[in-house]
Amino acid sequence: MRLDNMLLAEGVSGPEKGGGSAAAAAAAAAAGGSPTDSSIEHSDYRAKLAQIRQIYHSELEKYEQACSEFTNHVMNLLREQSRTRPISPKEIERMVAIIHRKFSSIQMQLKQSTCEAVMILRSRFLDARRKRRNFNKQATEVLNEYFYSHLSNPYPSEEAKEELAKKCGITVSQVSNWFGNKRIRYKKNIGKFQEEANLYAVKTAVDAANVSAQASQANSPATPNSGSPGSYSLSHTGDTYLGLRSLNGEGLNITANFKTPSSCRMLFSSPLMVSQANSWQDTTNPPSVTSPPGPPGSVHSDTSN
DNA sequence: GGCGATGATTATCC
DNA sequence: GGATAATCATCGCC
Repeated sequence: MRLDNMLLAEGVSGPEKGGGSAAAAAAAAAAGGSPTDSSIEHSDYRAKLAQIRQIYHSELEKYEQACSEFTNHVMNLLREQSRTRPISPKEIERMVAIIHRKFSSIQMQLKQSTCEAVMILRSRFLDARRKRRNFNKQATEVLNEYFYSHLSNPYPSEEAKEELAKKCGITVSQVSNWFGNKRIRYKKNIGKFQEEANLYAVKTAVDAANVSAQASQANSPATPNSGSPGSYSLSHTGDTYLGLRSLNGEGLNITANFKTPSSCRMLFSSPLMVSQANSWQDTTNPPSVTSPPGPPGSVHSDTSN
């Protein structure tokens, strides 16, 4: 019964309605691929399913034919035998039932192997979900910029995700995946991401500095130090902006000093980034940003010297 | 071909 | 339901 239901659901048995196109469509939707890709896979899936369906029906027909032929044959034999010995209708019925049982068990095997074939086809089709393309450089940059400028809380809201998805030309769930992966990988190996973090921090800081310069030219004394982030766009309201403020507060000239990754490392070996990383959800030990293996509080002992 | 990077999936937790 | 962690599978560089 379950086999019957499954074959029906997959569009193998029952009336033909596009050969399980609903299942294929669902799988294609889950795949999240481009419309062209999914339609190619979709038609491929349908073609193979149609093939299975055809084989199933032709085999089923053969079995049914064989069953009725064999039943007739046995009936004839019984009729012939009835000349020599009395055969009750009940005995005939019993024989027919036995034959039908045998054939239905064969049919069951057919259904089972058809189901297996469909499952294999389906799993192969669904495996296409794992096919992936790397995001383009611009998309990765946008995501990284957001991530590093919100390092203290890299959990974009739904709206932010939608915005990022739009900017990057990817789906919201891809954005979620990306942030999920990024958070984990960053947390696992902060040392490795340090340089990248600094680069993006610098990038954002420089952008912010430019914006601020423009703003101060246009408006007068409204600098970031004034404590009024209102003039910054969303992408500059994050932690890097705070970093810029603190750096400015110490009288550092950002644009002059951020020339090489190592100098970036020096400048950002500040409590700022540690606090950023530490303030994530307390599920794991907070990572020490600038000197990963070091004890807590040793973050200033950068290392390269 | 090996290997690291990376996007996607799955199990599990809260 | 969203986040994490582990894992898978593919990409892309060498």
